[in-house]
Amino acid sequence: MLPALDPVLHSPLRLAIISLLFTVESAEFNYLLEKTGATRGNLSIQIGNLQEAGYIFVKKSFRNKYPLTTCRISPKGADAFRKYIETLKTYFPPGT
Amino acid sequence: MLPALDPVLHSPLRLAIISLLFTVESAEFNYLLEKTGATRGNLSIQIGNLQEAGYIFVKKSFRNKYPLTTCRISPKGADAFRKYIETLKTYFPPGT
DNA sequence: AATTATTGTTTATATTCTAAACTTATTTTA
DNA sequence: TAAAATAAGTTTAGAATATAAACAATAATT
Repeated sequence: MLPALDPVLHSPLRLAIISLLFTVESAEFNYLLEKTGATRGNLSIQIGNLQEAGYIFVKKSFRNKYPLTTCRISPKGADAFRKYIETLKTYFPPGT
Repeated sequence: MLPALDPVLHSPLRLAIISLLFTVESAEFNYLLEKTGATRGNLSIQIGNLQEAGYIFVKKSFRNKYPLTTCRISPKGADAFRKYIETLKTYFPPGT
């Protein structure tokens, strides 16, 4: 039987967020917004979901008097992402 | 910006079905059922969705007087799957 | 003849995603 | 300086998906 895919990561936006966070120290809300092309609402929700799953750390602060949301991947999130990739590869045809 | 993932394929069960069909000539309902571990209801629905998207061909016949649903990937479906894989790879970290 | 098995489909519910509206504070402009 | 526009999110409501449970039609078994 095919192995199941982590449902936390198998969502277009959450996967994009984790994928982006995996290769950087941290990223701001607007950076993720731009790179993913998501709406602010959906981004807000999915950041919350990833945080609740323990896959990312979220810091809320202020910069120039404006709210600033900064995200960082957690060890758990990084592990899950690596595992997700390995699992997904079993879905690909041989030689891919 | 990250490229968008084909929403037809970015579903656990539909992806599993296409992934299985990609490497075989054709597959029966029960084979897909076993390999995916899905429920019959969900499998029935997602086979219908893939057919409606033009990603697979579905033949309904009888064998030993029992209904037999046979699925086969279409050229369009195979193309979409190859493209999906390429797109997904851009989500993976470098060197993966 | 009644019960169980086979192969699905349909319906209903739960989950997830997306878009639109809203909030709070800050600039800018008239 | 009051009104309008911008910034950075959040909340809410609607649409799409997925899952599970119930149903249907025929066939085989007891």
